[in-house]
Amino acid sequence: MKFEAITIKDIAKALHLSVSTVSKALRGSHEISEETKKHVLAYANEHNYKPNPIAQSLKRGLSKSIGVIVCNIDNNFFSAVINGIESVARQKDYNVIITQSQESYEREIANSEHLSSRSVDGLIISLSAETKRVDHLIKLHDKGLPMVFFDRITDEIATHKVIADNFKGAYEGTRHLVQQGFRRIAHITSSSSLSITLERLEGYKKALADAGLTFEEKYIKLCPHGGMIKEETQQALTELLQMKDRPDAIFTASDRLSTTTLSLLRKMQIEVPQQIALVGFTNSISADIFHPSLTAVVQPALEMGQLATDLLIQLIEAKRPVTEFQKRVLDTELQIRDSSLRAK
Amino acid sequence: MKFEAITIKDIAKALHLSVSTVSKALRGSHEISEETKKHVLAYANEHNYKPNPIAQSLKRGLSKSIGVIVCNIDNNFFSAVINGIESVARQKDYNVIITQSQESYEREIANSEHLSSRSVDGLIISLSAETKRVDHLIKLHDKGLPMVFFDRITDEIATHKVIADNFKGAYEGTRHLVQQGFRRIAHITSSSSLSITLERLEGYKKALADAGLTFEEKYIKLCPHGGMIKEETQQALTELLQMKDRPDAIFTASDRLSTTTLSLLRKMQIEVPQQIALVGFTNSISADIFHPSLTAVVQPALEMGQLATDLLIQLIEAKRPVTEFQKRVLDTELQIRDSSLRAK
DNA sequence: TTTTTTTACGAAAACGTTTGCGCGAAGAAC
DNA sequence: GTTCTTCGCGCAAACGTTTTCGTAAAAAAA
Repeated sequence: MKFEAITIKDIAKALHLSVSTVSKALRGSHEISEETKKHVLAYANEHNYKPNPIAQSLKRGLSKSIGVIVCNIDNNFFSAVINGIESVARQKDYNVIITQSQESYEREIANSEHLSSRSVDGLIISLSAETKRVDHLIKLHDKGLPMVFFDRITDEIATHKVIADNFKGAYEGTRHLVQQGFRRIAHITSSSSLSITLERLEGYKKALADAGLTFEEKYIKLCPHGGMIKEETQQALTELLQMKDRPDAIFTASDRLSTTTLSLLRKMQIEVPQQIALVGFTNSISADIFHPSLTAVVQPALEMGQLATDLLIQLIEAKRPVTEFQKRVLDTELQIRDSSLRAK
Repeated sequence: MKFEAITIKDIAKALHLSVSTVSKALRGSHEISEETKKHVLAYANEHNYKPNPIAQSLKRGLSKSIGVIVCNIDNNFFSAVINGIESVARQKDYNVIITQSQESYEREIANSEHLSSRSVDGLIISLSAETKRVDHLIKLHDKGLPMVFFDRITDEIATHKVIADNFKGAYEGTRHLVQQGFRRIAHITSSSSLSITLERLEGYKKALADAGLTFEEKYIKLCPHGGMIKEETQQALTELLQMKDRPDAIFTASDRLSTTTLSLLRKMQIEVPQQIALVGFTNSISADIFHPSLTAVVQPALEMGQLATDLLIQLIEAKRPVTEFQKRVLDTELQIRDSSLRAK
């Protein structure tokens, strides 16, 4: 079951030329006469010649493919990012190999090693919720594998990074709740080891501070698996709801946490926003048809993917070692809907 | 910026052996003495030797990668399928290269050619909504490229296929609406060239017939781009709503169509299910938090992806040409929620 | 001791490219 | 008429493997 294609050799034989002549003719080398080039090109087109990318990769030492590690593709934020990655990669003739860590540290290590041994030319990564140490990535980076981080990034590796303005997004989301008159605002977020968790927490705190509200540790609930385990979110939510001074609003820090929280509240028959208001980070395309429609901090996911890919390809194709790295921070957008509106 | 790794040559040099000896030792050949094998293995492990997959591919003529063409990754059904594909592929040590047709015939052609020239060992495809002819795929299939179709399949290529039981799914969805007392049930569906469109339409018709309701052509609205173009859905919906004997229920045939329809109805301030009921094919993980929660025909997306991948790898690794092909039909599940319930 | 077999390894070709170099022929410069 | 360029092309090595075949030396059989 092999798929046979025409090779340079076949062309050479057919045209009574040498392999090298054909190769050069195809690449338009000045060493070859116009006439010969024309012949070769014509024959190649006619027989639909496509260079074997594997042979080219072997020769050039570049595979023209990039690896992607995200926690989960089945998620509006990440699928949109991948959409962006794919569009830029395709345009620049790179292949994209996608892998999922499922928020597992083990799988992230396995995937990164598998991808590098599969000789991808570079890596685009968003860290898993379980990841606390990045030695596995440092090792690869030190060996010269270009990488770009997005969303969940690390300070321990000097390279390009692309994130949304998590601080500002969280600040605006929280401030909006404050402005609506909510006072006991809880925050359900991911693993404390993630960069986004910290940044969003800071934005949340600052919004409280600016409004003269005191920050209360008890209103912060961590879900170490970022919502992948429903029970974790359930537990967090239950604890919040059983408090004496139970929160009157919740600010959730990720896509999965937001939808899960809303779903759980609905199951518990708790009215949103009447009994408790909700603002969430989410890129769900259906936030407007949720019950209630969900006020969302939306990240520019597509752009993040595109930008990350652009930066990675820059790194890959750089002639000389790159030493200046960018940390690009893209704006978020607050989409206000019913879930956060104070009942009149 | 190249990523350097240890090769067989390096091992050979270090151990004063020939390249061929090292290669055989690594593969455990009986031609090599136990002692030498031990040395080589030890050295290889110590220096973390990984065979260069590109060189192996070139040699073997197999790339250990499979290509995927779906219309859109940013869609709960397809991302779940890809989830399934990825899990099986990874387990069998295949790479997955994902491409999107965005429901465009042109892009489907471009992607299929790009993937085959990228020498994937096989293809997993769900046809785009625009696709009416599959010559581009026939060409590749005839050349010996193994492929498996899922969801949107074609009869014109003899190979394995994986689909959900679209007829039964549509039948049950429609019958449920009938049982709830709805009589004028419209059907918004995709391009008429898609297999799923026909199958679902048949299920819909049969359910009407079995209930003694007459099928009316005017209640069928096609969206040739499968919901990718919002205006198309808008148009279809508007036409339905302006009828004299306007439908009292809608059955939507795809993920995107379902969410878009619900969103539009909401925007038009039409109460679901009071003014019009809704049942949709969808794999949205959030169907339960929609307003109203959406009655859904759910496809076993993950299983479909896994099964398709299993079948494809069987084809790829088959010793002799395969002539018996399977068409696997997986069960759908009807999840009844508020959007289809007759008000008391 | 001679012949045969076995063992353990190396040489080389192959996969399909790319590329530095060499070389003969034609033309230009002297 | 000799030397120097330039042109157009082919040779061969290289990328990292795998695999066929050949072959020394050691072991076994005669």
